[in-house]
Amino acid sequence: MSQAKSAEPRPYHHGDLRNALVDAARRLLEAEGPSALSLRAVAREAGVSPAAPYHHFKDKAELLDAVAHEGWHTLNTQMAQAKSEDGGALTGLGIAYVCFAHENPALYRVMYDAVREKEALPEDMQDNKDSAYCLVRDTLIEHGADPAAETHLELATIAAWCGAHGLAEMSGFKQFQHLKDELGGEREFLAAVLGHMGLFTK
Amino acid sequence: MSQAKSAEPRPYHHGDLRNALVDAARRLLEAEGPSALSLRAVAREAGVSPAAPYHHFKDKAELLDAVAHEGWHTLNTQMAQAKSEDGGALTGLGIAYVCFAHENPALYRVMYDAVREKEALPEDMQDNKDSAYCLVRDTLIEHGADPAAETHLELATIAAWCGAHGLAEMSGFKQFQHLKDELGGEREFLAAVLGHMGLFTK
DNA sequence: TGTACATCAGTGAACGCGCGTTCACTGATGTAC
DNA sequence: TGTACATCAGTGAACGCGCGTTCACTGATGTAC
Repeated sequence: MSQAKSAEPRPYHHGDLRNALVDAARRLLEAEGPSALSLRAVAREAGVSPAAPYHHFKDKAELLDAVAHEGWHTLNTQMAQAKSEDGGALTGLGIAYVCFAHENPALYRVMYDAVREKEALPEDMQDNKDSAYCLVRDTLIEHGADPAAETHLELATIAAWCGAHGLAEMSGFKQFQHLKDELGGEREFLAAVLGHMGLFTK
Repeated sequence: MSQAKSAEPRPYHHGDLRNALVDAARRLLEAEGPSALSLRAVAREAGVSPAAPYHHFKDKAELLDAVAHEGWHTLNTQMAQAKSEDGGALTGLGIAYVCFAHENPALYRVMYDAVREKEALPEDMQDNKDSAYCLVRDTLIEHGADPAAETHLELATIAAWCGAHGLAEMSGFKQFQHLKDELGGEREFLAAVLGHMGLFTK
């Protein structure tokens, strides 16, 4: 959580402070939660004065945007990987989505806080071929959806996304523990809930 | 947003400050958003000194809990009403849920912030016969689910809740506007997305 | 019915805190000649 | 190759702010006799 300061005494010019700040923010986020993510704390974690970030970000919001952006990028990557490892079933993608949220709970919140504020999906979700959104849409097509029925396809993709997001936010609830026990594990529970959404059953 | 202070000059003892504080919090919340919801601001809005709330709540968290609690109660009420007005289709309940979230966005966030922190559904959701949760479960039974298959029933209820929550958080996104136009309105869009979740189709 | 007194529910001033941001500055780097 | 100078990317101190909470207090209320 705190920087190795005694080691190499870091030259006056950092070299890559922008990225170092985003990394520091992520470290802080997972160690202390979203409420600990102040500009000053990030600078502190990166071992730099509170004014230094202003040479790389207009203000705090711009730093948070950069953190969120990296989060979406990581999510895209992880889901693409899940797809390739898993034979490409939609349920596998849903589980990968939920797992990302569980492994990076604070980051996931920052990502959605940004999204909620803008009232929009992150930048290029619908255009970028490699985005999680397009991955889901493509998967629906592979499993039989008509690629020409654009409205239908978009609605289905949204439905899947909504279900996965809801599950990501709720699957950790205490009240559901007995179901995980009964079904034999976390993944089985997730698959079962997704299964009940219809959409996800192959 | 601010209190009528010049009118009746309020007696020294308020009489029902606890409720007045919760109301003030809700007013503030919808007027200024969740980030404006400080203990001091709530006291200010209620026309009372910053120390006064401490006679009614242990600390800020306890006040927020009370606000969230009222939110869940309102949600329960509104969904029960939707059920009685609507013939009781599951889709109608889903839409009512989303509408509540849209009409009270800041309150909805406070409700979920509390829930996330506790990692649990609100207090009596699963036990209280009149809760939204039980309403959804009962509706599933009415539409053919086997009341004896408890696990199945619970999974389906969770799935429905996840879908509705996801939709509540996302249906306002700019990117979906064209779908609302195309389908003829907000409600039609919501119904269509819910429909794609399988579960909700009657 | 009147009075003494305990309790309740307010006040307002103060505490220490961490925050986002700005400022004048300075050390390091890169470029033109 | 050396030097003058502009630019870049840091520093550290300071700003004003609103926050949650505590404190000694006081006005109002209710109860026992």
